[in-house]
Amino acid sequence: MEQVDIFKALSNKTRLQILEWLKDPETSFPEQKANGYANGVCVGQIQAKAGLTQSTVSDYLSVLQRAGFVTSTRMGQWTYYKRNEEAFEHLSTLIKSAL
Amino acid sequence: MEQVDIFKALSNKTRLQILEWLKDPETSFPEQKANGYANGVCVGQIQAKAGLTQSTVSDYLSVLQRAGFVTSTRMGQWTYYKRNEEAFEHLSTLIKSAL
DNA sequence: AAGTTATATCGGTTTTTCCCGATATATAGA
DNA sequence: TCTATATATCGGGAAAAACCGATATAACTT
Repeated sequence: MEQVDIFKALSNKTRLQILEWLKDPETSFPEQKANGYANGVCVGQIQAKAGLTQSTVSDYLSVLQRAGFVTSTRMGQWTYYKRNEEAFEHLSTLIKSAL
Repeated sequence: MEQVDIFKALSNKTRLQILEWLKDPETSFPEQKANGYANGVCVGQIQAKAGLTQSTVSDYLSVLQRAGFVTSTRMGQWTYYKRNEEAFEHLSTLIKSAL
C-alpha cells in the first residue's frame, strides 16, 4: 500500500464519517448494544447509518481495510469492523517525519 | 476548506512529491542556489523536476496552497512556493484527535 | 435440502480528477 | 511601446472514483 493510497482512502466524506462513528460505537451504534462492541460493528449497522447501498458500504469498508484503518472479524454471517488505532498513530507520525 | 479536501490534496503522487522536494530545497533544487531559498522555490524549477506541463504544475501548487500546505510569494515575474510547516503539524494533531 | 439473512463481488453509469494545449495576465527589459 | 519570460486560468479528452443494482457466496434455520 503506497502513501498516496492511504490518503485516497481518506478522500471521501462517507469513509471519514465511518471512521468517526467507529471511534465511539456505543454512541453511534446503540442498536448493537446487545451484542457488544468487542469486535467492532457489523456492516449492516454501518450501512443503515451511512444511507448508501449495501454494496457501496461494503466497498468502502474494504478500502479502509486495505489502507489499514480498520480490521474485520467474521462471526457467523456477520462481519464486524473496528478501528485500528495503530494506523492513525502511524499516519500521524508519518506526516511529521516523511511528509 | 473541509477535512476531506485536505486529504484530496494529498491524494496525488506528484503533489506528495512536490511537498517532499520542498522539505529540502537546497538538495532538490540546486539550480536555484544563486537566488537563495528564503521564499521557497519558483514554479519553473518545480515544473522541470516534476516533468509535467506548466499548467498542470501551476494547478497542483494552487491545490496545495488552498489546502494550506504551501504559501506563495510573488517576486517580479516569479512566484515562489514554500512549505507551511504549521499545516503539517496541524494535520498530524488532527489525525490523532478528530480522526 | 430449501429458504433466509448478511456480506462480497461484478458490471455499468455518472461524477470527479488528471493532465494537456491554448490563451490570458503580469512583470521586466530594450 | 514592443518583445520576451514566468505564471495563471480556461476548456476539454482520458482515466479514475463514486455509487448503484444484480448476482454470488457464506452461514444460519428449519
